Amino acid sequence: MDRKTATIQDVARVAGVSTATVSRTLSKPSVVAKSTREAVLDAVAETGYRVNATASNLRRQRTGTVIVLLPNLANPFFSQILAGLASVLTPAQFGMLIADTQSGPDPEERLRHYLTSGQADGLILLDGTLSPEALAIPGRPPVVLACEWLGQDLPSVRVENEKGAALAVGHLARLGHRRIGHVTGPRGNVLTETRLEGFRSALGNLGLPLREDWVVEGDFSMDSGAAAGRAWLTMQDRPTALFLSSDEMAVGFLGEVQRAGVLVPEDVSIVGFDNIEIAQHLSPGLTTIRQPRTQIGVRAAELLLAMIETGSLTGPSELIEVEFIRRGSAARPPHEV
Amino acid sequence: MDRKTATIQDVARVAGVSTATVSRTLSKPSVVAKSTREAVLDAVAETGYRVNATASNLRRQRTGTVIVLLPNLANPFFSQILAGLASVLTPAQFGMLIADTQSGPDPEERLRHYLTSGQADGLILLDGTLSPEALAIPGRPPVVLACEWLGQDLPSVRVENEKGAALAVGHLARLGHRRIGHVTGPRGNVLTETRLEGFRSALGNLGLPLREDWVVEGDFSMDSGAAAGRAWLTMQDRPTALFLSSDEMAVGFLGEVQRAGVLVPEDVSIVGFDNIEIAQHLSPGLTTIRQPRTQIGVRAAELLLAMIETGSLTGPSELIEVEFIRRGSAARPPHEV
DNA sequence: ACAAAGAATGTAATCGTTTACAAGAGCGAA
DNA sequence: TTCGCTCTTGTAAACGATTACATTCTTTGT
Repeated sequence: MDRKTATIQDVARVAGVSTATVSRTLSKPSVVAKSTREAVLDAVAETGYRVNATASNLRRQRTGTVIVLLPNLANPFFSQILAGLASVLTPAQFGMLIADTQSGPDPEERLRHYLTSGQADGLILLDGTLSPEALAIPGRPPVVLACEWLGQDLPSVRVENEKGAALAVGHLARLGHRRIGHVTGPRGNVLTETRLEGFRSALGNLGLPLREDWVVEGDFSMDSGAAAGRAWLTMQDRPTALFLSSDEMAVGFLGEVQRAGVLVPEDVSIVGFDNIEIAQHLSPGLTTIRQPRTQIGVRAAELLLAMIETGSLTGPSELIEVEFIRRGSAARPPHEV
Repeated sequence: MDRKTATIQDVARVAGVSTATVSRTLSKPSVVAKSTREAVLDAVAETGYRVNATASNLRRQRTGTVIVLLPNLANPFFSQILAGLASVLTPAQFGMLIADTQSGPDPEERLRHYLTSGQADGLILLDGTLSPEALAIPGRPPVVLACEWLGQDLPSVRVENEKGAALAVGHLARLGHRRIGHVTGPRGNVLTETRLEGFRSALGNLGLPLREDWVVEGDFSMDSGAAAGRAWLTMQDRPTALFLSSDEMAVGFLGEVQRAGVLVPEDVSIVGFDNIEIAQHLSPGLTTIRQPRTQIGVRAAELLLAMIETGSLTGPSELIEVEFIRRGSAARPPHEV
């Protein structure tokens, strides 16, 4: 009997009503009579009926899917954001289609593809490297930018990046550092630029020198952090402290210089950004700026659902607070010679 | 004109053929005449037609979705497996619905839900804690177990866990360790048990003592690794080396004991399992057993697609090789007193 | 008593594909 | 010529829901 899953027809037959009534009972219970409603619900229970999402979506001209586009699936930074997204989208009966922009050849082309494919009712974009023009597509579904943002008017969820940089620099300055360097993310990335700008203006406000040779370009990855570590090791005139634009890079930097015999924080202080899980498990613990990643995901999903609901392409943006987390990787500078 | 996306009807009209021919051109090009095929493809290009996946899925009685069920989305260990899965499923026009078992109250209930919901054509299960009975559901879609396995007869992709444990212990023994401990995953997990079994028999084969008080239970997380570190610190009679069932735990252990002033590998040697990205960036670098995670994802997806294709509920299992990675966290034991 | 409004339900079109089946065209063999 | 192939293409019926519109049955005001 249970061979095939029951359809709405089966329920209608068992309940002795039309399919329309069954459908109404399930979507707008208030419009059907109490007795009918009960009969239908009994029939649903008896047959084990579950609505066929594909058919429903076809008829309602929606897909029940949102696409989440991120730079790199293998980056642990995103997993908690995904968890936040899922916690909102799943109860709302939306599936998440997860795709990364970096695995293919042309990231913007991929974005365009997803926007025109009609495969999804909305898109959440976690990659700020893409240019705003890629979103200028007529008839595209609503988009929410999380963590990053392209134009001013696009709905987004972002964190106080400039303030985070200022907190990091302020902490180092308060410890007595006057020679502070920075390891950036990839150039062109909005996060990179904003944090760099925050770094610059914080230095300025504190009357500290900005040395361009102490600003090293990275790409948020551990490998690039390790490369920055090697660069620092070979500098003749080194900064005594560094602010790194991501914890991943801080991890790479830390390991690299430690393996070279450098003591942290005795010889050099470092401050990261993100507060990924490992930050507290390093030795020394990594001083950093916390981003509430689950919350970013939650808010982005809520924003997008609201837009899908109303069919609007615009919406509010949200700014999420960062928090300074003090651990052991930043201390007073080595004694001046 | 571009108001609504073009349908197959529009293409048919432009190309001067029937919708059936358009459909065939797109799915089985070989059966249509060359000239017709070209006319259709021109019309497709002209109209910007893209097949409506929802309609296609409805007609073909599939969902175009596979569910990936993992213990915890926020665990970086899984992200590369996801990347591997995506690299196979995306080209095959399947979306991935990602869900975790731990966020809700009853994991087995969630699994049951997904199996009966008919929301997916298949399921990939990355959580070996669930009991086999949960899969005994008539009419369920095909399931592939990745990393873990419940019954013998279910198709799965797994790695040589016992051998990995043996490699770890063998390496430590060769370095001269005779007092070797183990930090396990959560009890009841298949991975945990298999690696523990591998650990036990390796010790036996090498004629080394098995001390139950040197076997500490963890749960694969960094936190539990740190807890194991604290446990080790308080032991009166300590092992000189530990094999930890996951790199995450090794990271937690390492940080904890280092912060207590212990030197690794001078005072204690450790070997992890997984070779997650950070392993090479720690100081010292983490000696570990590599699991090719992307490959695990790729093979699991391929297996599942084959089962979906043939409508079969059974299939082959695959055993993937592990590799010993020597880094700096394991060395000769401290000089005997 | 009857018209009008309201409540509950049924009828049937529709969403955009895929595909079983039918049918037409062309061709060689008997 | 006629039959039986093969090769292409078209016709039309699904797939399983939702919903505008029509219909029936009550109820209420005058």
